[in-house]
Amino acid sequence: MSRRKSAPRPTDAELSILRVLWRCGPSTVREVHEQLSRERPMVYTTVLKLLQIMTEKGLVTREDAGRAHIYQAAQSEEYAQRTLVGDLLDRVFGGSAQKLVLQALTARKASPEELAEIRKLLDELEGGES
Amino acid sequence: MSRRKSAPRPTDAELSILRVLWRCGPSTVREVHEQLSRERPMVYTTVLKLLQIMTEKGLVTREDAGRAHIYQAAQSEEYAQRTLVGDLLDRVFGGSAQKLVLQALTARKASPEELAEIRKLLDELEGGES
DNA sequence: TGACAATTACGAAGCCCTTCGTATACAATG
DNA sequence: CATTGTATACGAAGGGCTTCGTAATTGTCA
Repeated sequence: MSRRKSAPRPTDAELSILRVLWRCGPSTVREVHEQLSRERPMVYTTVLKLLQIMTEKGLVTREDAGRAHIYQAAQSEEYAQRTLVGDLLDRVFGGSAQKLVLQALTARKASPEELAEIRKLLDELEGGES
Repeated sequence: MSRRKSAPRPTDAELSILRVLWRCGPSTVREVHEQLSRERPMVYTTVLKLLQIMTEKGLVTREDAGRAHIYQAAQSEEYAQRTLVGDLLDRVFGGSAQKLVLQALTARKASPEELAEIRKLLDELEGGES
């Protein structure tokens, strides 16, 4: 049966691979390795092994393409971001989105343009509220 | 010399202990264990071991009080929250606070009161901008 | 003092993550 | 067919996290 629950939280190494896949789209192991080596030196077979494990976990999917395999992220970047931020919300902020936003904006100064964007988002959220 | 760098990112189990210390203030192992057992069953000596390791890591400090030890979180809840949210910001959102806030508010609906609070924070941030 | 209760200290097992070396498969080429 | 280059598959080592059992320590009380 082996029914698979929702994909588990990715580890740091897995996340660095997912970032490459989100940025570059479906890629071979070699392509991922080349991109990754620029920021995080890693032997080819290590990337391969990680991708194999991530396939088992359901974090990526793979497709045969002749001799090689082509991997792609199983979830969109936005969906994964929502999951991870929701995780942090529960584990660290007791579910309070307000506190999280407050600490996020305190930790990193956002540009006036970004603040304006956030304000626009607030308008939409309040407007959509019944 | 053993100069200690900044305390490392706490693991999940460590975080659950920190939450107790933040909520209850300085506590003995027994007190932490009692609080913790309500949400996450854990044997007494496991809590003790974790606290000993967390002491080495610099996540908590301890003080002798007669027979027992009294532990307390080394960092304030707010400081730890800022560190962790900054971490997520870098690892998952490419440093964009805007995207993080957007996904946070999408992942969890905030109440109108909370949205108003966030709006107030935005006002302060823009006002303080030179 | 001796026995009991509570506490800390310590060691080891089991699991996962990460890394890498080596083996294997397979197509292209001479 | 043999060789070479490029893939994937696999196993194992090393380290960290979590768990728990057991030993050692210390205070209390009869």
